[in-house]
Amino acid sequence: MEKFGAGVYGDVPELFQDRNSVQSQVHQQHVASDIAYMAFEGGYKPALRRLDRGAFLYRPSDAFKCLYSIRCGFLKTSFGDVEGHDQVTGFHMSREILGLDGLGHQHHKHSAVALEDSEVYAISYAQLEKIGRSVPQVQQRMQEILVCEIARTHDMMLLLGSLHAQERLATFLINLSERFMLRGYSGSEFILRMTRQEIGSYIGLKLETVSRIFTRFHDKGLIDVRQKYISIIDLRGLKHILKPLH
Amino acid sequence: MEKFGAGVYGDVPELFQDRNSVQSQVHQQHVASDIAYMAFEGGYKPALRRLDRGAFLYRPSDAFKCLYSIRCGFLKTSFGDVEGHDQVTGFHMSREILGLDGLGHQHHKHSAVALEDSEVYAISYAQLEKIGRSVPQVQQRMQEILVCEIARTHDMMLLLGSLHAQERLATFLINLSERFMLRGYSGSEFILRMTRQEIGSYIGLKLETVSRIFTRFHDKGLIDVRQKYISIIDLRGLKHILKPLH
DNA sequence: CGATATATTGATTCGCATCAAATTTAGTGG
DNA sequence: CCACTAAATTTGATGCGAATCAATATATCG
Repeated sequence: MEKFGAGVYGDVPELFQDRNSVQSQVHQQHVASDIAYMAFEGGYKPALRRLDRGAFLYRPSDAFKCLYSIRCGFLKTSFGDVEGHDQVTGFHMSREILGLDGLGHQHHKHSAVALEDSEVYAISYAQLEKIGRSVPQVQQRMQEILVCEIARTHDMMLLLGSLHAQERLATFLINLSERFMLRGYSGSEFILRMTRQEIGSYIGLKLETVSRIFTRFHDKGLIDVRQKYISIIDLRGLKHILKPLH
Repeated sequence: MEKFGAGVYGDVPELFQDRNSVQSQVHQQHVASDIAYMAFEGGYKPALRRLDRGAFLYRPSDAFKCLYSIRCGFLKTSFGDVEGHDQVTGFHMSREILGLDGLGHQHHKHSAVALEDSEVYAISYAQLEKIGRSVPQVQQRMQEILVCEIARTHDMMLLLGSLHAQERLATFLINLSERFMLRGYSGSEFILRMTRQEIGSYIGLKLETVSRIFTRFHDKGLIDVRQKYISIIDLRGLKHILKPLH
């Protein structure tokens, strides 16, 4: 059980090469997450877990034991575990942290499902707490992650409470785009891993509405959309939808 | 500068007599907040700040320096500082913590206004961090507070994303009722400190709709409502609105 | 290749927003 | 304390945006 062995864990550090550049990025979703790396440096080896598309990372009935740092892939979290009839609480990609819903509870409150084949590091929360006691940066990082999640949900409250359908979907697309870009993927062309229904659930609309607005954006020349494939043609135009008056 | 002097700070401990009973209460809003007491025990004296009705505790332009534990009174937090044209993010009462929106930033992101004459303990965040390094319970408490806020906002996402106007208002009333009860006030009779407009902003409705639904609840015999005064007559009936089918 | 999810598109309904006016309450200065 | 003014609430009439219902088309998977 060597501390810095190769194999499954050998590539942990590589994952976090750009962690400093991310530091400054405040808005939306805990991109943080060198927490897995920190735990690693603290002498704890996060376990790698592979998930096939459709596989659950956890469900509400599961005991809360770990936080998860996404290595690659794409997941959704939602209230309830019935496929389709649930309220989506977030979509998550690499370097984001999952499992926060279990903090302070015995069991998870949400479920997390892989929307494409994914890999996550499972970090024992008990271990993380222990490391946190001696490494203040871990504590601090942990807090940053929580604060980012609060900021994200506050933004969602704003979106759900006061934006129109068009504005919601525009916000959603722009947010996705930015997050892909931050990860070195194209911000203007990407594949939607989730269904219209899941998008709708997340931003408080029905799937038909989501579909209609996609075609409306298409007709306005803002995006190109063919099922899961999205290409953002006029980002400025999309952003303009968010501020109707000037 | 005696550690446990009387006067403004003399009554800090009294405030937290029931802190253990609160421990177990998980849902909604960080009722936590013996954090002020903990800071006090850690040798730091939170400053008491009095606010007249209508006074701002902080605005987005203010530098983030402190967290605030409400001693008494009633506050609202919102995005933007223009009175009336803002999105309300929460209503807060005694023993809840304000100012979390400033964490990780130089300035506050929200504003906090007193909706009745209020008193809060201002806890220097720098001090709190310092104490936290030596007193693990403070760190832990801090984390609990953040986790509660996440839970609250997730619940709000659910409410804003999928509930009808009636369900939203019923949820709102029940939540208020429970929080008043927890504080030893009547859970069935209370005064609304906020306007219809502010309620609407919080739960994603217009003031007219809030007003209409109040009278609808009244007509159904669920509540008695006369402007700011609310009396919950049929709690079971109110709760029944939340689960239409069984 | 057939069977099952997922998307698109159309027709219609309904809930809430909007616009507008009347009523009540709170706040202010004489 | 009262008259006056501004703010908040209630209530009604109307319109719009998104939900719902329904049918077809397209993709995905065994």
